[in-house]
Amino acid sequence: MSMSKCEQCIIKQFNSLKALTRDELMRISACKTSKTIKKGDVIFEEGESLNGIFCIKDGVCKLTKLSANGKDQIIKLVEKGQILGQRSLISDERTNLRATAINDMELCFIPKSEIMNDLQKNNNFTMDMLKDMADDLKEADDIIVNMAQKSVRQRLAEALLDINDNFGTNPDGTLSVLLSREDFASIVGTATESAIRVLSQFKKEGLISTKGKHIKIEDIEGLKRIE
Amino acid sequence: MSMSKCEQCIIKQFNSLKALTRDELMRISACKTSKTIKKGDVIFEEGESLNGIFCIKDGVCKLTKLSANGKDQIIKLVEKGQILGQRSLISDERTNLRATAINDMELCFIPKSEIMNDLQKNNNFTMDMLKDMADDLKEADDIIVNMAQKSVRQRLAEALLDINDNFGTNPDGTLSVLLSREDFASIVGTATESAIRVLSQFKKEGLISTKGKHIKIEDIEGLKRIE
DNA sequence: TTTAAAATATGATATATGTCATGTTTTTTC
DNA sequence: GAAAAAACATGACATATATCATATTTTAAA
Repeated sequence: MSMSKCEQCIIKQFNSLKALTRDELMRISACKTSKTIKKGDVIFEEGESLNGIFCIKDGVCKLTKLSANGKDQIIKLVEKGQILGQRSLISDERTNLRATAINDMELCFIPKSEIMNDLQKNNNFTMDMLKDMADDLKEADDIIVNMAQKSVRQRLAEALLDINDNFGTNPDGTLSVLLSREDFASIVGTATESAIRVLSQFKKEGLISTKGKHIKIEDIEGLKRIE
Repeated sequence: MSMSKCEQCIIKQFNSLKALTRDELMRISACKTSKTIKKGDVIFEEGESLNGIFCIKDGVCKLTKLSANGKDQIIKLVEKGQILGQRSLISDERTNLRATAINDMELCFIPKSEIMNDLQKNNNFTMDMLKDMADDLKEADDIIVNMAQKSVRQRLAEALLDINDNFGTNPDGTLSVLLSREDFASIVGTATESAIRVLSQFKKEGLISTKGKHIKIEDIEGLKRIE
């Protein structure tokens, strides 16, 4: 149980919770629980019945879905400031995705009853949630088109650029989100060996450099030019 | 301009508009406009700025997105009872998809100001919209996984089953939504020739039969078994 | 009806990607 | 720091799908 208060938490600025009143935040603060998740740990399983939502205080996780052939597909990377589990809460369904920590994380868990109550009473909060969901849907549409129409090479180049844009880099210029080659394969929807091959190719072409699994983008324009 | 009244329209049962009060529906009825759209006509273009939403009174349309390589990707088929354009209205953005009539359609156009006003004031309406959006998002997640992990053959079999389930059949057993081979290719994200080849193969295997472009599913279980 | 245009069909071939095998490097564990 | 495990890398080959060419059939237009 954390001592920190939601109404003072900077994180809330970045998600729908910002639409809540001071009173509502204080009520949430009183019933929330904090938890630490280690890299690789599962936050919730696909098909699990969630009793609330998670607000990510620190760290990054991946949302994956198991396909019929047994491979995990990464649908989205979610980072500090964003919330998890809202879709299943709103639809009152079991989760359709699994959430797994990419690095060590700090989460706050807010019980369903509290969120549903706020959604019922605070229309600004509902509208904010709706806007976020609309954004997610638009993003999903883009992913569908990319999956359907672009080559693995193009998708991987875009994935690198996306991660660079959305999560930034370490002081040494390497991508701050550290993903395995298997993760990259799972983002672009290809075999791990294919992802490895394409990354090796990018390296040969001077578009990226690698030290171990750390990747540094060396030529942003070059990656953008891959069509 | 149509004489029919929203508050008496059966269509509203099937979408978020059912959450509106009688008063709200009467106000909408007073400012809505009806229009007829011919098969093949574009309802709105990708990147267009919409001034309201469309409620589909009759007919089916496709939502497509143009990919970098110049091919259209069908993201979703939308039918009688559903609404169009809500995503861009809520995000206050230009549309990210084009809507094209698959057959002759009847639409009601409801101005933005009216919808935004109702969203502001009627929380049930907002919640309903949110639930619909959450459902759409879940569906999109499934499509992403299918695109990434399944073969053209599997995706096409699923597309046929989906259309059968969601839109039903004519008295003679053929699928009631009449799509060109190019449309099928655009749904599963493949070349038109590939879609044609797979459909021919299904025909040889006795899974479907065709008369012209009319397709009849002959063996539902067989199609489901394609893995 | 005749003609033109569009859609469907199919073959031949090229290409991208998947799969399996195997070796090397990196990371983890004791 | 050594041993074990995991991740990465790359070759060889199989397979799915795209592309191009060219019929054939269906639909639309004159």
